[in-house]
Amino acid sequence: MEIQDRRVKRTQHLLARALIALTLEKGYEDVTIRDITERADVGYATFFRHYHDKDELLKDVLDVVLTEIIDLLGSTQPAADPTTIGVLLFRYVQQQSEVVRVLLMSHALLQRSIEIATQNVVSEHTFLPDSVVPLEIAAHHIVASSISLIQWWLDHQMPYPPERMGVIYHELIIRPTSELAFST
Amino acid sequence: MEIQDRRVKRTQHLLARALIALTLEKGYEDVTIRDITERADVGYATFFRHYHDKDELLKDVLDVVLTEIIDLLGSTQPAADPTTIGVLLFRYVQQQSEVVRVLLMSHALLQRSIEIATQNVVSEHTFLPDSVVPLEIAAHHIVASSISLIQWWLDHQMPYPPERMGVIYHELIIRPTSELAFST
Amino acid sequence: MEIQDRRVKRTQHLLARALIALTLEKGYEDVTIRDITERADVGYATFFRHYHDKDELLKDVLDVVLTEIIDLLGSTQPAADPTTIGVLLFRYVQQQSEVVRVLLMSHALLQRSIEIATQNVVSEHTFLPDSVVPLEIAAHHIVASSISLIQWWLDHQMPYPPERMGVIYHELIIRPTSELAFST
Amino acid sequence: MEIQDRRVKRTQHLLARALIALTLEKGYEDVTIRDITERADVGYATFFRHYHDKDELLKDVLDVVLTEIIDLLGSTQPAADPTTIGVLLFRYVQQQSEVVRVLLMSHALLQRSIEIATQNVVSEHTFLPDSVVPLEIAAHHIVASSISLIQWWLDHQMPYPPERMGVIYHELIIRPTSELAFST
DNA sequence: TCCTAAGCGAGACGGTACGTCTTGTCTTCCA
DNA sequence: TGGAAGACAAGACGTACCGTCTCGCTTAGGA
Repeated sequence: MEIQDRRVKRTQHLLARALIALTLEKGYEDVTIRDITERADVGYATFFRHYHDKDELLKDVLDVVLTEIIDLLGSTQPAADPTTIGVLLFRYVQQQSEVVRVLLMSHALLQRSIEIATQNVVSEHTFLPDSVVPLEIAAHHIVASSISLIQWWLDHQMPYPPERMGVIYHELIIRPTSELAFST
Repeated sequence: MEIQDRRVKRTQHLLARALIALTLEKGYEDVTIRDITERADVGYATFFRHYHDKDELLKDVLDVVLTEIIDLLGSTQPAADPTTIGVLLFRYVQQQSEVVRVLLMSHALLQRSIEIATQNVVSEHTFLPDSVVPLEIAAHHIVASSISLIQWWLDHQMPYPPERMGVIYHELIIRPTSELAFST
Repeated sequence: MEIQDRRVKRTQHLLARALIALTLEKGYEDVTIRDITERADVGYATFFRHYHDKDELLKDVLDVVLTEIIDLLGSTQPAADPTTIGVLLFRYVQQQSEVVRVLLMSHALLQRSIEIATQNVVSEHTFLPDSVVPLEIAAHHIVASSISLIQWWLDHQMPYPPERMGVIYHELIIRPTSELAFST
Repeated sequence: MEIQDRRVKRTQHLLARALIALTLEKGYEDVTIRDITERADVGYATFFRHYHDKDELLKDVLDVVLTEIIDLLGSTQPAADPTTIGVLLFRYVQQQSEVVRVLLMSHALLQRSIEIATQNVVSEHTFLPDSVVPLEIAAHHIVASSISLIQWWLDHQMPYPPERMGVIYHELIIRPTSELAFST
């Protein structure tokens, strides 16, 4: 059961790299399974031994980066400089920019991720009872706006360094929302 | 050239209604042209006499609502209650909720719309030179966040009235961004 | 409903010719549907609009010749020269030698045909009650032996004219069997 | 070098039994190599260590029975009761009915066998120079008709005993052909 | 009232991708 | 060291959809 693991891992990694490269070139929808297997230099049928369809490979590709981003977005270290977390987020995006770009191109998966991340934010904050902004909306706003900001940054070739983006992220999204909806 | 206009209009309207209904049922990607023509009770080939592909029909369907929304979003009447514009926006969304839902399901078109709307916002505001938040980012944030807010509202069956959403819209998005990035 | 009939007929005929030619070249089993459609200069998917699989096309191809042969084999004109029917049979085979060759290559279909032809022979003859050879066996023998004789003739490039084969057919198969098993 | 011989023999025997059983169940063409190895409880790749393909296994399975039948068919003991040889043939078929059934299902191999057996018959008989039936045809007729008779017998669950079939075989095939084409 | 051009229904067709299946090769492990 | 396990390349199969096309019917508007 672990005998062939190395070969399997290698094949799956080839497929993953191929999907990422091709998605950045032509967009996810236009990528054919034959495209992927040819780029990965793998037999066509082999694809289906590993994944039922293109979406499953995509899920596999994005799962790691997705959880890491959600963790980052959701983590509220009460400590120190409030922009730190934003800087870390944008540094991470910069390192994984290719995979993140793919994620932003995948409408369905991205929606699912927003929902999950929103729930995380909800569960990590305390409600400010008399706010005009309901907690759920505030949480959704934080998540969706963060993603939009990342989207803009990547679409414009990351014109500002992560440090600057961290400040913008905090001033534009986190602080206003916190003041409106979260208790201390 | 204008002889058969009524028949043409009728056919195009049938196709548009079919696309909207089917997109809400199964999602845009899963809607087949054969689906559309069968639902519209129209010959399969007739579709191609009017539109080159599904995307062109979608564009046709969304063009009106799209410009109206962009107008609303971009218009800054200096007058009166600052939440008015938000209220109008959410009233409009409520009236056109089906078509707006379709728009939100169409990733590619939505991205294009965000870009256009962002440019509108940019051209309608004056830059605050020493802001931490660049004008372009502020504009993009306003547009994208507004759309996210509408998305949340529709996904949750419009739990608050447009009046309340107008206030939230202003407090969560417009006011903070204006204070940070726009002059006066 | 008859508008497109000519196109359909034409396509089916192209497919039929292609199947016959390719079967004679490589044998039925080795003929690919892609082979057929390429030879017929027809789209791959078009094949399946006409036939569910290769066997159905084969059936279509052989049905005409099959019934005609069965008719010939089964027909007992009490008249004249008893070798006439054999001569007619071999003349027919000579004219349709390509299609007959294909038929002889198609094991399954051929078996079915033998059964049907045997039933025909049974129903057209009167039983000789006290024969050592049961009627069914006699009928089966006539049909199967005739096919074997045709097979030999075609496999050896028809070395004798149909007239000679008609005599052989009668002397070797029909007369002995009739004497043994059929009344009058 | 002979220690493993038993294992090899055993594996080949398992494969042979599996092929026979599966061919009788679904027909030779529909039997998959995976079918065979699963039925034989043997590794998939193991098959190819013993045989290059399905046909080679078939040949192996049928070789013994084939030569024995050909010997029987070809042998003309001038002795005694002329129906004896037919009786022996049908007794043999009865004993080996499973394998014979498989043989009859294998079009290509069967054709080859008919050719070989025909040559045997030719070489064992003396030509009657002025016959209407050429020697080659007579020989082919004997072989092919015998096989057809066996086919009928097996297809109909051997409704008559070998003794009766032996007589039929002689009266229907051997005697008429001999009288027409063979000298004394 | 008739005629003429358009829109249209029907559906054959070429092409392309999908997901499944089978064959035969090859590699890695284990007894 | 030989056999089991199984990954893999290659490629056929049958299905689904797309966009093009041709044919003949319908229908509305102008003559």
